[in-house]
Amino acid sequence: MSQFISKKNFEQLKTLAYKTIKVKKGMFLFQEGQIGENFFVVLSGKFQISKFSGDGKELCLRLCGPNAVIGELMIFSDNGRYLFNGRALEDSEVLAIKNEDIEKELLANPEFAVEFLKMMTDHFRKQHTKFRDLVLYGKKGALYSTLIRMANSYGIQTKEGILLDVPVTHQDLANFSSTSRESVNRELNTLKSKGIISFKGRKIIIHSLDYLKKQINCEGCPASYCNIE
Amino acid sequence: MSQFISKKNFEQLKTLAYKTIKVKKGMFLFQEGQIGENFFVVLSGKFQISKFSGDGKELCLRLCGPNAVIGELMIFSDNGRYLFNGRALEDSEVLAIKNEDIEKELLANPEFAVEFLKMMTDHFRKQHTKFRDLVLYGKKGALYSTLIRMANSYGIQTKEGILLDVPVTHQDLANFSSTSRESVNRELNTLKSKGIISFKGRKIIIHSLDYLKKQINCEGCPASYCNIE
DNA sequence: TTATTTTTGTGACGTACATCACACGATTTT
DNA sequence: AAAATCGTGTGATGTACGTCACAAAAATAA
Repeated sequence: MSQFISKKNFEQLKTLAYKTIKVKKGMFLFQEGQIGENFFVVLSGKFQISKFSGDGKELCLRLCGPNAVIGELMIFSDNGRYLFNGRALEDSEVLAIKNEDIEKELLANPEFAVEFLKMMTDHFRKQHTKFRDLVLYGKKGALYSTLIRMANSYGIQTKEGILLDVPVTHQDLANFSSTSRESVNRELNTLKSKGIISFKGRKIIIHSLDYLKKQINCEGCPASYCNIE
Repeated sequence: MSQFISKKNFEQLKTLAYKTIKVKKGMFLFQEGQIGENFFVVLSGKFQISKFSGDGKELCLRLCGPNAVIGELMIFSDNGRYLFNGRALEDSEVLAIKNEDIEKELLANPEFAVEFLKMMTDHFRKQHTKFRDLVLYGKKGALYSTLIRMANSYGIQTKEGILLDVPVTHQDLANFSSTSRESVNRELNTLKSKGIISFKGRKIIIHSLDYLKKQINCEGCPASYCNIE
């Protein structure tokens, strides 16, 4: 759930749903370019929001767990096509809400409308920071940014550093950074040799989040934007 | 003015302004990172919306003439910092509206709130397509995308093709494509040798917009998103 | 006009990064 | 336990593209 929607209005949002959908692991709930008139609230499971590039590579943008609102950026659009792919990483369940129903609710409930607008602004800003990292700071910036986001979303503080407590492969990191597995591998190993990170089994421990942040001018950006959700 | 805001509500929006500001050519109306509690409606002149990258290069995102709403993406944010730079390309004049005033109006006028939400969604989507072109289709994609956008915004149909009726240098195009002047030059000349474009004085004539669109999978995207405004 | 500045054109070169190839260890399946 | 699959590590090589250098052309100023 977005920090910007109050509990009351979030419950209200959920009452607008007209059905629940079960999505099996690996299946797409929606795909970019597809016409659709729903958006969704995740009830259980996990979704990956991504785009495909011209040559078939997948650029991952968000990981969404329970209470995330997904597929919402096509609301109010002329042609109503999804901008992204939403794929279940685990067996999942979502609430489906019709776009037209949300519009009715927004007209009827201005307080809700303002909160909804805040939530969308929030999503936009998240996406914007991702965009900035990718375009303005290159592949390395994108990888650092991904590590920082994962730390904010899944990091647990240990005495050695911040442990990224998610099973994530180099290929996954590459998908989030629009780069190649090999490049991720090399970059991680240079970071390791600099003492910025280290490995615990397959997981990553970050010793100096500050170093990563400094490289991409990520000063003072609140953890609420700078996450992977 | 956004296509999504009705004339009536746009006039209403303008009545919320508490002052007009004159901005001299070359001056910044707002800068990224700056704290501010206003957004603006352009009355006259022209503004360029941009971001600076780590190494000081400028990435241009929008060109905004009269009736454009600018600096609004920071509304409702925690810390209220501008995400972009807004610089006057000519002597210009804008209306300034306080963020808190727009929030009041949104609560009071749900119809307006929905229209405002649509306008912001529209901006998100524009920005999103720009982002897609840059990240997913590389420098070349960004340049093609810029040409297509300029054609949609400033192109006039002639018997030879679509004339981009704006004075624009290779450096300008480079700034919109996050690439270098030299690369733009080389790419334009290969496009010319392929017969896709030609030059008329300093201006560009596009003979095959379709070719450019095909390269970046820009199928069916309505001209209302795909512009530079 | 001539002089100066701006814009464009192009070769030479370096760097970042993708791709290919393949080895090795770890994990899962049979 | 053996086999198969998956994830990681690393060199070799190619390519896109940025940077530098400088020249020519065009536009603007003097």
